[in-house]
Amino acid sequence: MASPQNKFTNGSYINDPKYTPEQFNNLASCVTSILSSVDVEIAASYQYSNGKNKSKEIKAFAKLSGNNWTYFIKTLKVSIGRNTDKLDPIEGMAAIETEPNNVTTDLNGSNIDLGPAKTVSRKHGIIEFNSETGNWDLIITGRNGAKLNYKKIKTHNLNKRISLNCGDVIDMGGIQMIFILPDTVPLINSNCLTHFIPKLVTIYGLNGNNNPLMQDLIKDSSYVKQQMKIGHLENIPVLNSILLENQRFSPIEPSEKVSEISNDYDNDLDNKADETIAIITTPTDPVVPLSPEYNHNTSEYNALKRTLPEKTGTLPKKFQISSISSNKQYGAMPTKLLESQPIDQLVPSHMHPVPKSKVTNQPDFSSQTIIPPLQPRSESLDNKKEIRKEVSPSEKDIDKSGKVANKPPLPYGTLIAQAILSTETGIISLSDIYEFLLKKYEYFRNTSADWQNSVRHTLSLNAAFQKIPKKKISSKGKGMVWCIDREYRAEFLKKWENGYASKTKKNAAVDKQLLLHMSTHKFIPEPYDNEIRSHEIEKQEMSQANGIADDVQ
DNA sequence: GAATTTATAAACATAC
DNA sequence: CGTATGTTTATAAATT
Repeated sequence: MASPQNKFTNGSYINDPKYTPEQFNNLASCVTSILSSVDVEIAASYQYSNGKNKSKEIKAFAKLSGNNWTYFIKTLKVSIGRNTDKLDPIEGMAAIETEPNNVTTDLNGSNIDLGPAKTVSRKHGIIEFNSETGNWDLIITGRNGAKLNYKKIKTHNLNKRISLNCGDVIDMGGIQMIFILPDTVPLINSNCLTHFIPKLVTIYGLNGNNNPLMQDLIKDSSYVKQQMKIGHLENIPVLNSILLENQRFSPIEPSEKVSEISNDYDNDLDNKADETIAIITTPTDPVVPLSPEYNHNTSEYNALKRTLPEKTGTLPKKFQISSISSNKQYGAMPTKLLESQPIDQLVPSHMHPVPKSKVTNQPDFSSQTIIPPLQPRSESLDNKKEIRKEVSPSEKDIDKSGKVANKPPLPYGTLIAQAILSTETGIISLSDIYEFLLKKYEYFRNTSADWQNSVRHTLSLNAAFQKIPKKKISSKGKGMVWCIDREYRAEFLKKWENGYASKTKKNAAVDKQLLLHMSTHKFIPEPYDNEIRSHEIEKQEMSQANGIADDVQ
């Protein structure tokens, strides 16, 4: 995934390459620690308490963090609300306690219980992956409404999909949660920053947890400017202790409207997140506000620093970039995401995942592989304002209500894999691939057949695809038929088992579709029966034994 | 900034 | 011959 900083097109801070992804992540972590909640302990904060997150690395599509809890999204749909089945909060908690943290999985997606907060509806909202857009959407269903980045969601938008961006802050009944995608630089909405700056200053000090980005945000904030003007800055340390105690229940209201902290964000980033698979590192240390003393590299602070898995060395650089351990310079916030990988977005019908964790022996879900949704390749660029890099011609014809469908922002390898995996057998003919694509994507219907040349080209070039004679299969017609290469499949599964499938760099196009398929189906069809196997052998021996007059059914 | 992937175009090759 | 399938080679653009 590209370095995030290049993808932000808005706002002076996010545009400034001098800020690193770690700094943005650290900011998000700090923000997470100051999110407000309600004055009763909610189930989620018990169930998904940061203190329970023992594993160092967790793979998930995304995560939703509250003040002191973190829910790893491992299903394509998560409902959020108050679980009234557990009338007795204590009892409910007890029941949940026996489950490994965050491993909730059921066919319909999991649920985040914000009860017993009465301000939360039973079915307050849903966070669901949108296969059409490749983004995660928030759908508010509760009558009590909700806020997104401190802005109340208008009633006419209730029950509608609202695209979420990494770093968005959701508020349901006074419980704030931040949505984070792996391998995506989180951007805190400017409107939110206005509210958070005072608290951040209070908790992390004027030096912003030693994070240059936060320091600048603080320095430029109208809040600090105003405080300085009235000579209140020196009181900040004092306010600290007071606010530290209350911050959880009473968010500080920004003294005024904000400033130029950053401009509209609406546009933000998106592109930033390419597809991703995520491996989210769990905070070994709870995402709890650190006291001011921890702002510096004190020994205690250092002790809190999480250690990266030993595999770090082999992890792709992205991993290192976003890992916390790399933040030696500033504070120690927890939580961070590591690595990520692409996954694909459109997965047709089977969007009902159940990522049963792949498992891993770790009792407490440390590593399970999941798949992350993908984000449109460069399509998202279109709505970004200054997208300087002219979109490639192929994406030019963006429809935008114009009716002209866009070219799906997915590589051909992914599209073909989709076609293959759309079958029961994992075997498909070229013509059926065409058919699949024509049916699924309007774009292909409205354009010349040049894309078919590309499909064929990809098939013969990409090692992930294997051609086998139809005859070997009980398929009518002549010619060949395509499937996922047996060896490729085996290697992919091996990676999956080891939790590295999501880290694949080569042939990410096919892998992301396989990953998605695994998460939703738990297996990849294996069309290699003895006959086919024998065919492969024949192929090898074929050299001398003249062609095997295949077909001719 | 280099290496790798992808996308496109197109010439060829083969089977039917 | 013509069409559908595949393979290859080139080249440019996008991504990692």
